[in-house]
Amino acid sequence: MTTDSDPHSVTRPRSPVTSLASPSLATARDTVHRGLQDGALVTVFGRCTVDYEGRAASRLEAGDRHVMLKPDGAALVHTAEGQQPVNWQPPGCEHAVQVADDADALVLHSTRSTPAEELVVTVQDVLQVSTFAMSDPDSVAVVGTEADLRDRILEDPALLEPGFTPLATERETPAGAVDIYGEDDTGRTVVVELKRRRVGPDAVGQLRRYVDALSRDLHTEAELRGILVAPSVTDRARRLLEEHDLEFVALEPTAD
Amino acid sequence: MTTDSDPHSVTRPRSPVTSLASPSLATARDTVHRGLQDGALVTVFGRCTVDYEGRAASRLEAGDRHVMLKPDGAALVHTAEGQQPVNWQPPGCEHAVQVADDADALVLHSTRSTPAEELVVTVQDVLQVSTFAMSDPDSVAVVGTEADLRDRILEDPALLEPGFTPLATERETPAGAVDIYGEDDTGRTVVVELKRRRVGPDAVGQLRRYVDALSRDLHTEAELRGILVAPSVTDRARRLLEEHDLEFVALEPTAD
DNA sequence: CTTTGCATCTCGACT
DNA sequence: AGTCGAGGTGCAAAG
Repeated sequence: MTTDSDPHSVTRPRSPVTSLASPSLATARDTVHRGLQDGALVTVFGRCTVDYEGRAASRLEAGDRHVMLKPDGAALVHTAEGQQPVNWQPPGCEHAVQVADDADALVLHSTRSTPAEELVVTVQDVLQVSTFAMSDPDSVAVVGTEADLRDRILEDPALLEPGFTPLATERETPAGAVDIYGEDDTGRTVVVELKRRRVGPDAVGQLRRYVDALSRDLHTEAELRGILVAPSVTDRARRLLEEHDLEFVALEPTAD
Repeated sequence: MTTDSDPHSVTRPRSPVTSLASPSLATARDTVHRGLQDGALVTVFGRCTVDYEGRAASRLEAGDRHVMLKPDGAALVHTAEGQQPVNWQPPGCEHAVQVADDADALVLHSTRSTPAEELVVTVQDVLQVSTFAMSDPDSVAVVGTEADLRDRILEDPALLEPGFTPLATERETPAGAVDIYGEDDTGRTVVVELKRRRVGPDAVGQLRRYVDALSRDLHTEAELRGILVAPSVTDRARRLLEEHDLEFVALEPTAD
């Protein structure tokens, strides 16, 4: 079977990477199976058809694609174009690999329940199989988020308007949590809705629901101000704001 | 350089796939460069740091990742976990590859303008470089979409309610296009908003804007009905519907 | 488990 | 290029 004296070398390659060009179907199956067993990230490249059935259903006719099976159960099928995979399966799926009954293709199954979903990739020509043993539990730190915008206002409330006093964040209302809840310099209650980028009519509707819900809750009449904070606003949204007596303050999520 | 008699073999491999394990930095750079030039999909696997700056900004410390550069300009950086890439760049970017000035890393750049964005992957240990010449302009056909739900109702309007008559789809209003516009059996105008899956309060707001806009447009008073059609509805959305005298009809996008 | 709202959302269609 | 709405959205946090 092997000339290597260490039996573990059969199932555990020394290198974190194994790669085979145009392997036989049986070898491809064994390599993929071993990679999945070892918790490696597995890629298969070749001419294949893709069938999906679950929340929706789709079929992709034969073509060259790059298939990635992740150790957390995610599956991704990529073509040469687009940022998004053409087919996929979310994390938590069970991956399986076999040679087709008529021994003319490598079949990759990825299934889950709740909801029941199945992805089947049938690879007629296996051009490459690779397995990657990964060691990477790092995380990204993104800046410029809605939380950054909130913190900016909390640190310097005058950015919203002179005399503004924040009283609470994520204050609950029957319509959901308000981003910032506070008072203006005349003591009127202010509801602030934050958006990290240019806003459309949906954000106005959201702010409107908060203001309505809170004004019912507090039994106040026309004392409540609603302010939308975002870098900019579309024309339609600006008209909606005026219609409903809501205000807009232009502010970027970061000071730059 | 090569023992092959055909000079083209230097730049154009016979196989659609080339793959190198732990290549030198110069070889890695040349292989990636050639792949990008040839319109191939290029993957690089190894220990790397990732820096992104553009709409937001992020930094990823050293770890094992799988990098994919697509011929349409998209870039994807995947870790062992998650369906989504940990960093990426949309299609339309310019890819570039070089060896770092201090010759200890392979550097992949992916940049675009409008908005200005840059992704830099610095690979300290290149464990694999592959290039894939792909030939796949196929497309998927998904079923169970909002269009299916619309067609279902147009084919059998009684699914909405007995006596309903569709008059138009995508009818324009100042608040946007209404999915289905029609009349009930008493001649009252009906505005139908379709959602292919369970709906929340946002859909109610959308329907409400359509009804408001259309009632202003038509100068009618209280004759206009708004119906939300979806497989199901959240509690909060149902309460909102009642508050605003809107209706709900449960219907799946496909008959199954 | 479900629900809620953000996202460097992506993507397509339309203006 | 900007705007708008759909998505097998994905995703994390909260109930």
